[in-house]
Amino acid sequence: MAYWLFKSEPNTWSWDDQVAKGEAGEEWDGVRNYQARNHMREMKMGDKGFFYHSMKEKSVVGVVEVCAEIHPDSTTEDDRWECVDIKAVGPFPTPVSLIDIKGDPRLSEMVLVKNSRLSVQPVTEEEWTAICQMGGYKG
DNA sequence: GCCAACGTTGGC
DNA sequence: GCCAACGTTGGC
Repeated sequence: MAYWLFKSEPNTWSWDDQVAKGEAGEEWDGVRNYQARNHMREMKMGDKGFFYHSMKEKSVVGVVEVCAEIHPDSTTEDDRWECVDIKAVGPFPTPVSLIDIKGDPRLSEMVLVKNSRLSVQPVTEEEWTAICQMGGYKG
């Protein structure tokens, strides 16, 4: 199983919005970046991801799961853009902030640190374990 | 609110 | 196919 990170600006689409969709999940639409789209093409049912709030919060706030693999993005006619569906799995007891991540040597190579603008990112198993631990999240 | 970094677009 | 110009993102 692979691990990912989904970044969202909470005024646009927040963790609470995601939770409200429940088991049905929701399209991760609106991605207009090839790198991010290519990561979504790699995703398989059941892959896990972090849900990250950018801008004011800058924290990992919860865990999501891929519940539909790559398909056309319903928000555009342009067939270059595709997306997956994700559903909320559970919140982090303690959100893990970007400052915490930057302060941990285990996470110094994270894409979030190296390329903060990429909206869908791969996460290594080591990074996954470290951040879950920091957030008090027991998968 | 500013601005650096990045990706995309379009003229040549 | 190159690269300058532009728009957007997101940390600070």
